[in-house]
Amino acid sequence: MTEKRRQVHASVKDIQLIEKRRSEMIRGAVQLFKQKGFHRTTTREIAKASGFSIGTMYEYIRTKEDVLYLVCDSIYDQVKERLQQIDFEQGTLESLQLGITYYFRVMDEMQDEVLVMHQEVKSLSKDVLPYVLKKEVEMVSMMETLIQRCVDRGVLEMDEKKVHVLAQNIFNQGQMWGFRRWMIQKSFTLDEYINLQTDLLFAGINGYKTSN
Amino acid sequence: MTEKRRQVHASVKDIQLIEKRRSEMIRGAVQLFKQKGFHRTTTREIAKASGFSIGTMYEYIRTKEDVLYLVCDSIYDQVKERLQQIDFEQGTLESLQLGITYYFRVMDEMQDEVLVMHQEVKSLSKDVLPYVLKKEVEMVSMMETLIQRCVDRGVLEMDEKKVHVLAQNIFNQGQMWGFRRWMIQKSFTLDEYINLQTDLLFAGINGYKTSN
Amino acid sequence: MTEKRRQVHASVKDIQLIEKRRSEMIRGAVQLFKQKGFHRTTTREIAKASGFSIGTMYEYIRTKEDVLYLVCDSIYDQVKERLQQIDFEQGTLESLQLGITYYFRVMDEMQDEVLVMHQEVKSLSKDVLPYVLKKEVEMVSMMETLIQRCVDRGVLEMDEKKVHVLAQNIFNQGQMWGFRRWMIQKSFTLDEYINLQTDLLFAGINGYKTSN
Amino acid sequence: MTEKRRQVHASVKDIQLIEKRRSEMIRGAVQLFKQKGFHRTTTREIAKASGFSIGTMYEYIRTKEDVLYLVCDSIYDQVKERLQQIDFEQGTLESLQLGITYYFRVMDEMQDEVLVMHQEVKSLSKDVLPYVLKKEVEMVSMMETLIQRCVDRGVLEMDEKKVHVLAQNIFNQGQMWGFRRWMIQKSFTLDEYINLQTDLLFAGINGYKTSN
DNA sequence: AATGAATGAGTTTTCATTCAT
DNA sequence: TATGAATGAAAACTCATTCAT
Repeated sequence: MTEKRRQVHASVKDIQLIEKRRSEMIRGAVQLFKQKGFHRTTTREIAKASGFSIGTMYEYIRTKEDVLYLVCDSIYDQVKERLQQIDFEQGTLESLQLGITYYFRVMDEMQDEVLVMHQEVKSLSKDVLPYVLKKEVEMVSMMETLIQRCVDRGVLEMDEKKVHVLAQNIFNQGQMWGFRRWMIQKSFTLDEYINLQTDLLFAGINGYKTSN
Repeated sequence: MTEKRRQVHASVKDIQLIEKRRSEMIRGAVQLFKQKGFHRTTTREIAKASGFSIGTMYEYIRTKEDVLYLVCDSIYDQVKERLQQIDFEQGTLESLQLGITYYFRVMDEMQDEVLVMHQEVKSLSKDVLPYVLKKEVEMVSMMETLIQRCVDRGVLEMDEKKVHVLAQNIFNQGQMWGFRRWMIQKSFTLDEYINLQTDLLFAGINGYKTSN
Repeated sequence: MTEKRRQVHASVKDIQLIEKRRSEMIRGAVQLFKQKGFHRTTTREIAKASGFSIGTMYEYIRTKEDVLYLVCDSIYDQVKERLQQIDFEQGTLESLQLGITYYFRVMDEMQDEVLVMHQEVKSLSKDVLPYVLKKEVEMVSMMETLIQRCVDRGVLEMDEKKVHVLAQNIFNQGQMWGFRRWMIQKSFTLDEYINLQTDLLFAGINGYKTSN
Repeated sequence: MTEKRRQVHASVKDIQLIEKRRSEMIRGAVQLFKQKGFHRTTTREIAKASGFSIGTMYEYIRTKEDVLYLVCDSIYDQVKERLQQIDFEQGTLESLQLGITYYFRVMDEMQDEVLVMHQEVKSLSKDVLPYVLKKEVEMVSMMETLIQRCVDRGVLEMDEKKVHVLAQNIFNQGQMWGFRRWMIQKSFTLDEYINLQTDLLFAGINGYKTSN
């Protein structure tokens, strides 16, 4: 799977160093964006939080927006990487349930990052946005595959459109767990939320009932 | 229902005039926020789009954030007003379905406003935010009532927690129709989306099947 | 004679005020450019020297380069205005000599401004430069007219090319009086310089001898 | 003739290497200054254009201004070197004319360099400037000698002041051929320009007529 | 001698807000 | 009430120079 990603220009040549500095930068930036959002965070603050001078920071990026791009890109990558632990091809209801449960857990652990991304993607300029949105599509696709395999194996019966909506819904519900935490996490524990959602889901699929 | 809402200070005394000017301001601001977001929009631009001078604008607000608050507040009010058309108390599956359908349609018609709000609420400062989030809770509550009445009348059988999740899910799915339009609206027409979602929902509830 | 000149954008509407503030700005800027050149002068220094805040200054221009343009433009205008005192059409040797003498005197009085301009025009960006160079052409043309009329009246005999070179030479020598002052003004007083140059010129033209 | 020239500090000891690196630097810098001027050219760009790293460059100079000094100095040296081909002592009108012609040709061939120098000397700081201006004086002196010899031999008759002005004029006209190329070179070929200028000159001197 | 990553003072420009008219 | 000129703090970004390797 070749990743086509926007290259962010660096003046520094040492690729390993770039990798290192950028991950320091991303860590620093996420903390700040979480607290104050992208626009209210200054480049100097990012540099400081990253542990280097403003001049050094600009050796590794061209514009402030590059930081946002790197942050978003990195979060998607982490999420995707974790999701790739799932066996998408098995096609059993158990694997589907496991997959969904796992996804919700990832969303819970990365809720800060997901919150930042959810809130700030729209701040990316028109020409970088597609690169990031593509990743969102990919993640929904992973969900779709997970469901579609069950359909392929005859374990579930539904048309493509339904598979698509379902995948989107799961994806959204996972994001909302972090995004609307102030509302949702007041009412439910993670396990409750997972159970309720999978229950509804499986019931919605074909009357199948897991627990209660 | 007494509305507790943050008072936005105005130097001008004439209440009617305040109302008039502010609605002009909100109209102008929404257009701009839609295009460029809150942070990239300047107060001068808002004043210009509203049809008066920057000096005049500051007679009706105290800070730029006030504009954002007014915008968010106004959008919620509009949405709520439209949702209040629904008969929440009837407690039949038909009224539930009608209510959901109606909600999705409102979300479709107001998708620009909803997008703005969804993206910019987090830009509100910590002390205004609660006022706005409270409205979100209220809207979810309306959804909950709609479902709960069915439970009360024995038409549906489920515990409170499930009612709560369900209400949240519907609320989210409606917002996502506008927020992820670039993804969702490529795959579905509004009617398809509504049908699929209500199908899943009613199936999820108790095996009930509307169409297909 | 309609002047086609590049419009420099101002946020302020009051045209009289623009005129006033800009002339304050030009005065301040010329002093500074004279001492340190355009690049070594900061916008804050210009604002301060002009008697207003940096914010105010930017209400009357868009970029630092605009200041340079305004300065150059204004200098050319002043020079041109002064040169227009000359009667270019008379076509006598006396009027020619008077014209040249007058030109040298103007160059002497405005030597600071001319120095600035001579040194900084090249700092103008490619798209403004033509507007300014056009003015240089116009000034050489004025010189040409002055000579050409003498040819027309039969007082002088030479072809167009020679008229052209001659006009350029005079124009240059005038500028050099200010530009190479450290060299020239050590050796000559203004009157000496004028006499020597007109002598050479008139001798060069047709053996005519004014003084000595 | 002992050259008093400002020493530019180098950390490196090997004199031959210094010479080599500096001439690479000058070549690179002239190209860049020609295009963008001294101030808009960065030290990194100069280093790159010179074929070595920024660190290495700073082994051979102390400040960015040193580069400008080296460039100006080198250009003057080249021009002077070429002018030294002329036989200044012969004292005939033919040799005078040849000298002038030759000078104009040198100015034509080196017009880029001369342009750079003409535009950027003023960027030199007050303490380096004299070293460079001295060279300008020397070059004018060479012109003066060329003419003076003719006076000494009785071929021309004029006082010292006139010799001085004449030498300055020739010097300027040569520089202007390159500096105002956009204006002059539109109207004349080099040969035309040389002919016209020498014509005027010799006529100006004593009614002598070379060609036409 | 050569390299290039690190630095941070300094630069231009923006924009929310005020206040005299 | 309405206006818009004035303000200056704050922001993004640059680049000459240094110094450890």
